Amino acid sequence: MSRKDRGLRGLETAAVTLQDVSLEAGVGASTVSRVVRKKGSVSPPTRDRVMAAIQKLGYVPNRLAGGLASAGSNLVGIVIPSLHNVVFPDLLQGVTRQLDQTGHQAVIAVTDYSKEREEALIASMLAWRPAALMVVGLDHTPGTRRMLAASHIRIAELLDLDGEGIDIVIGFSHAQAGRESARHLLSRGYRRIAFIGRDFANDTRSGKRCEGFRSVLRAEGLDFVAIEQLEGESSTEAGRAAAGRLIERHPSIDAFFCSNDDYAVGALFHCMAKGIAVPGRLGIMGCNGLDIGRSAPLPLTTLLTPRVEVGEMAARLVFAQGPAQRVAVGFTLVPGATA
Amino acid sequence: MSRKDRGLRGLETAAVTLQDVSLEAGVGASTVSRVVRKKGSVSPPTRDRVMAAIQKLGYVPNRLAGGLASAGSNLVGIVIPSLHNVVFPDLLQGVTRQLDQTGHQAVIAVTDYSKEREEALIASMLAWRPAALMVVGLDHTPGTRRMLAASHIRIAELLDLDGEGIDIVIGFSHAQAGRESARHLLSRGYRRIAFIGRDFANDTRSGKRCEGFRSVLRAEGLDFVAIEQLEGESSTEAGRAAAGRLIERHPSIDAFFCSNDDYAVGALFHCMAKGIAVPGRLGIMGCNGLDIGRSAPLPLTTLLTPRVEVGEMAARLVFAQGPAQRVAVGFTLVPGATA
DNA sequence: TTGAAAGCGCTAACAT
DNA sequence: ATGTTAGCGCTTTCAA
Repeated sequence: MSRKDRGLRGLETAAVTLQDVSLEAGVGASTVSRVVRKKGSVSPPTRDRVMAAIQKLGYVPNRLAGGLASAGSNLVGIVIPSLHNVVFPDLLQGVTRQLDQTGHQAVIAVTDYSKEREEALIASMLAWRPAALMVVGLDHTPGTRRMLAASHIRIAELLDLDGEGIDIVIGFSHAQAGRESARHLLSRGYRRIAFIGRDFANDTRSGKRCEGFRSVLRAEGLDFVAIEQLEGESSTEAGRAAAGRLIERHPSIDAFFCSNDDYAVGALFHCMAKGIAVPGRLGIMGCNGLDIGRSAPLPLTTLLTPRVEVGEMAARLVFAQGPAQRVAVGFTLVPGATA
Repeated sequence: MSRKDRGLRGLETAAVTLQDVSLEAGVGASTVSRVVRKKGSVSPPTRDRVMAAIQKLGYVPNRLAGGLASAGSNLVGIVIPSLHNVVFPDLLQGVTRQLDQTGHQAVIAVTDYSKEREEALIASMLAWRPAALMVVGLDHTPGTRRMLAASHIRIAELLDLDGEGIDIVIGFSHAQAGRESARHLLSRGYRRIAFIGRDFANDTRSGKRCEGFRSVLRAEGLDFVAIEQLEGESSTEAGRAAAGRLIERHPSIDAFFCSNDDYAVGALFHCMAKGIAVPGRLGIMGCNGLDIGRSAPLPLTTLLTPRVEVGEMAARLVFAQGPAQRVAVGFTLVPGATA
């Protein structure tokens, strides 16, 4: 028996340890460790014996022990608001694609747009001593900011630029996105515009786009005809319903500015079903250029945001040496056929 | 100095340990441990002193150490093929909602539909000694099956029922789903049907639905007019393009059976744009009832699958005592307006 | 190139 | 109710 407490019966199949492998291979523990981590020099014959023992025993290294001993893990935490908005899967794809290159592993947590849940999840991630942590946006509870600042690991805050960051910030200005959207709709002659978006309390970036848009309207002596804040996961169904409600309450509306493409496609579906002419009678503009918007019967006018690239860049920068920094990425207004 | 090697300068801010807290609070280490884990009894005054010390020092427990000492973590691994198909975010939502109740934390990994990547990811997860592991489907590499069987933790295989499982299996038969879809389309009078789905090599469940459908066709002396296997993330755009190609090559096609709603909506968009009458000239049927299908101008005929529920059930069953088991969940054919 | 030994920070008996 | 003492399985000097 290789471990004292393994008992007399071969039945007690406790996990195979590095110790077991070293005994089987007739080498020291550190040699096995070197082989497993491909670090330090090991003679080819020794390596072969160790590999054979690993195979034979079906050894799986215990990273809890490894991380503890080496004071760190290959984990990278990434905390996002939702998985039901393609923006975030896209972001994750960029992150993991890049992380794979460096042998890191992403650990994903979802806040459901709750700042309190975000704080709890980040505390929980930090307990795993990740190599770096990524979060979405710049707006956090004071407790979250304190934890992140005190964590002694690289922190990347993604997809926003309106506010103070803690360490690395990669994103664009949602206020500016809102302003450009406003200028586009105004230039197309729309004047009685309504906003459809997530509730600002939880989705602050939605609120920033709304405010940016509004500032341009006000400069023209205008304002939103209505602002509809939706709770729950964004969806075409919710957008469709909201569009219906708004048109009923404010028949004079001549355009919708939607805080994402799901809502915008929903609004478009409402108009198609009701026979409302788009973009003639009513203009629709989305944000975050989703696949669905591009292939809709009427391609959606929207704002294309580079979230895969933001993810990749984040995964690169958190492991680059260097001071805190802000990286501004661009976005593109894509004129479709709906506004 | 609480730790020998902390050095002379207060600058060396190594992470605060439980030891530090116990010294600060003037109690033993295990007392702090009890307070942190809310386990065992601690007198209110002592608890307060410890809490104060934790606050003051900004202590974050190290779970690497905790897990190592207690031989196990509160992590639950969950390995899914993709995040770009709403089915999987839905599944995750069910899982995490339930896991939250029990203080467990989901660790998500994405295979991009590659069985080899799945094997590598599972090996990597197992190294973290998760409390349980969930995977999608029943088709894995021999290496994966071996690892899972040898892991000594509960394994749940989700969203499939056609094949042998390792431990817990929760899902429905994709072959049956295909057969019911076929009977529906045939009952509506469609005879020249084409299949649009992901490539079977990677998405075996797509293949099973196709084969199930086909078996019914053959019983009627029919077969698919064409089978289009798409690679890459499923999307409306891909579905739209595929529909266009198929109609061009096989003008006699009178219906599409799509392996998911994204493709089906894409096909619908193609028809709307080209003025092809749906469901008169062409029928369209999807699978996996997405939001987008319900709110489309023409509600999609589709198969509704209970993936949130499967996720919840999985998170419950992996922590229930009991033998291996198979749970069959139902699915519902939702007749929309497209077939 | 290899091995021995000392922890990493915590939990889990076991005392008290 | 609280403290003491062994480890958990690995990595990492440091010798050999």
